[in-house]
Amino acid sequence: MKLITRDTDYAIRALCCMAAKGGEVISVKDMASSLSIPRPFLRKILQKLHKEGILTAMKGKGGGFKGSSSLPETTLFNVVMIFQGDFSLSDHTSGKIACPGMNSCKLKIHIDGLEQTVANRLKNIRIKELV
Amino acid sequence: MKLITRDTDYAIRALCCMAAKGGEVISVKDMASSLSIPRPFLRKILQKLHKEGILTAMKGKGGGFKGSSSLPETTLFNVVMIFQGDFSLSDHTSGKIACPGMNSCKLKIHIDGLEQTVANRLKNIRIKELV
DNA sequence: AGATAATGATACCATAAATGTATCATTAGT
DNA sequence: ACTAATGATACATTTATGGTATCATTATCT
Repeated sequence: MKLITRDTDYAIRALCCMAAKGGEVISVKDMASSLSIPRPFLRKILQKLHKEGILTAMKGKGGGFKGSSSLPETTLFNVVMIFQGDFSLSDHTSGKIACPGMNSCKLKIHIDGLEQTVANRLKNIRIKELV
Repeated sequence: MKLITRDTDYAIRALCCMAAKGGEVISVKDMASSLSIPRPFLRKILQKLHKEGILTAMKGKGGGFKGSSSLPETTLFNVVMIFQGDFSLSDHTSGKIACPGMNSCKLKIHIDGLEQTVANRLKNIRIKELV
């Protein structure tokens, strides 16, 4: 059971690294070797973070990525959402295997509550607090 | 991202059903159709719960499963552990991709805390409270 | 005793998700 | 022009999930 997958974890590490370096531009190559993350995989991850506006990209020779202005305030919840999509701790109440008792289901109430708790915790952890 | 997988979910439903019926013996066949769970899959699940001592099994014609004495006090945490093994919300700090900063890692602290919270919540939900 | 209907144990299979690679195009600095 | 970086995207590999199938064993019923 994984709440945080590897790409999310790598993304967080990379973001912390970026945040620590301030506005300095870092290439995927350098970051991959310093963080021991497979280079092409990290590249894909950083590209995604760039698309989401958390990083700024500099193309061409001497280029790389740097943190955008929104980086410090970015939360773990944001990152999890980017890489893992909408998060539901269980599909107990959704889709084809939905619980028949739906409305009266006590399990659902507990799961929903737990989901809220987890989400709130993740929303309260910002990159700037991790560096 | 799933904290509770389908087999765990099915197991909880089945256990609630068992608990509701008191000590009555129910066959996989009946339970599968009443809960709309694929019969062989449910069977595997109930066998596992039996091995763990949560259910009692009656072989032979007219047989089936019934809740053991420990059933009512069984927690969601117990069930999750049985079907999903040791739960770690992230492998940030373990194995080959372990965070280099290990001891000083602030992310680890947050994740560990969250893990504790989730575990405690699950430990406080008993089958008897769900029926 | 024999037919039947249940579980015990276990191996197998199919699909999806996670993890990672590869490649071609584009851009910028030298 | 050459080189070194990202952009975009398709592909490949591995692992976890979800589910099936089968043969052996046991208990009941006639």
